[in-house]
Amino acid sequence: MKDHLRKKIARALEALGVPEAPVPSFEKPRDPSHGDLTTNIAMLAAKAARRPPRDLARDIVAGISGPDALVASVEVAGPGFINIRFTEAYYHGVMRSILESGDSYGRGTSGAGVTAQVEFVSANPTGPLTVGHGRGAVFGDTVSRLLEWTGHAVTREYYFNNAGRQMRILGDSVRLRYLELLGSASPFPDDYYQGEYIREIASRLRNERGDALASEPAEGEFRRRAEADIFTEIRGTLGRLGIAFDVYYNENTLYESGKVEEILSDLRKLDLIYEQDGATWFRASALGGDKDKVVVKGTGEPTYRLPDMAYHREKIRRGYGLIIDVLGADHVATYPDVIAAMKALGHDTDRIKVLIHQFVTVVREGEVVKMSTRKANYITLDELIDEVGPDVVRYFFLMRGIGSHLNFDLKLAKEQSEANPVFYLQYAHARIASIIRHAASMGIDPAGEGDLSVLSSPEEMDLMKALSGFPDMVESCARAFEPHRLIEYLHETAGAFHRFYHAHRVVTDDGTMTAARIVLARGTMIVLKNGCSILGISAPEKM
RNA sequence: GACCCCGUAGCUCAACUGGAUAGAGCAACAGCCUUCUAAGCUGUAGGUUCCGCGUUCGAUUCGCGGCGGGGUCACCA
Repeated sequence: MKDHLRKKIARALEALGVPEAPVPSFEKPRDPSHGDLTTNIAMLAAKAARRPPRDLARDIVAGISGPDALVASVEVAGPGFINIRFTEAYYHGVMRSILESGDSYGRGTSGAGVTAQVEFVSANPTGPLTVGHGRGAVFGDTVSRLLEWTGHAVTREYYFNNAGRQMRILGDSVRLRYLELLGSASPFPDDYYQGEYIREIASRLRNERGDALASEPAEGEFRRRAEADIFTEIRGTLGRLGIAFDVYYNENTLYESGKVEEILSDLRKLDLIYEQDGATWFRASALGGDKDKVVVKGTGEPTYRLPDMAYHREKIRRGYGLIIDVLGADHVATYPDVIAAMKALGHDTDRIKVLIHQFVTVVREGEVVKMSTRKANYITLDELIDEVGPDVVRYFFLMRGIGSHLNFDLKLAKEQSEANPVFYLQYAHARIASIIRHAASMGIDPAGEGDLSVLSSPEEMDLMKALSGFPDMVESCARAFEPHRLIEYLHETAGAFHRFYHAHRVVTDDGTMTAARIVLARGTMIVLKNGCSILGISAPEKM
């Protein structure tokens, strides 16, 4: 449709002798009374044409051949907008195509042939996932789904490190708890992992092995068991949210394959590495960074920065057309060096998108709960799912733009779960399912095609217009990596259905009208279901 | 102090990336079930978009300067 209009307007502009005019773009007017689609092309081209926008707009409209089967009217409005109205027949045609496409209505091809890698969560196995991880997890997964819907081949990847100081402390934390269980208590350091889960792991070891591990070092069985148990739990939590990864990438791989050494020496060749005070530094200041950063400590151990660089280089080398990093705001300082290093090494960094989400503030009983893996007073993602269910968790995390801090009031989420927006959406779907069941019980074939020309009331038109916008919405949400806009759209669409439902009965004595409205109901169901599928929430048949 | 994110209705947040009269959900108030699901619908009320200057036909959106909140500035990840 937009292409159709674009060509018409381009022709009109050419005829008017405005060759340098920009390509017309169309958008849905905020105010529905302004038509179905609008363009500001006359205002943009006014300067080049050296004419008042309204005059130019009037001539463009005159230059477009009269109303056709799809376009009902084209008129000039306001400071020079050109408003376009579609015919009812156009929307009836959209309804038929929705039913024809079914589960794939809304899928696009803009990403066809493009491979995309989305890295998210990437929490080290030192404890259960927190609510903060949850936001990144749900967001990363939904961005992946959006990319799949627009035709990309997506790899979901989880990057982790099971070596180093934190893991040693983890192992030793388990060891101390284990010894406690054996009755030989020793002081438990403040900077050790305080969580109850450490005791649970220790307890399992004790049950299985008795006191056989009493003189075992922290680095051995304790550390291995802690990692295995915690990772199992992490995967389980993600699984409850419908999240699964294609690749778990272990940082160790980068050492074993020599990639860390390689990037160090390649950067050294570019004079971006130097030694000072016993450490090895990255000359970030030469690449626009604020100051240089240590990449290998005096102990000989690299900081996270170096393997991060090696990892990103690996991603680039794997040939992805799109590389997405989903990070929490606490990691905001880490990526500029990585990007700078990639650029310095001659890699194309335009393909890398770093998406940073702000923190989740958890409020329980009016009190802010801090999130720290090491302390005991955090809320795990698992507990959150227990309390409000996976659909609410996903929906709430996706509801807001990632640039905003997210307030998650547990009490509110639980108490008001019946008035939750997620139920508003699911309720519309269940309601339609119920209507279809009712129609079937009346002997009406719900799959029947009808004469749709009877659909013309304001509520029916509003609903059809909403449904027709779904594919564009999916496309723009994917392009901008903004799932929250899809939520807004689905909420509006569900509202359009609820209003239609209250204004009109679907199943009546009028066979033609019944058939047509069932088509409308089924089309709505398809959009809601496909939308829920992108969000990763269920679309229940009954509630 | 430097850098990043944010500041919009009483609260939590949108606003299609610069468009026309700034919108939803909670919370408040008033209505609507003999009928396909009332987890719904209709209406009322609620605003100096933190402040100032600038850019232009046009600014919640872009730029500069303030103010306020959060985050990050380790040889921790």
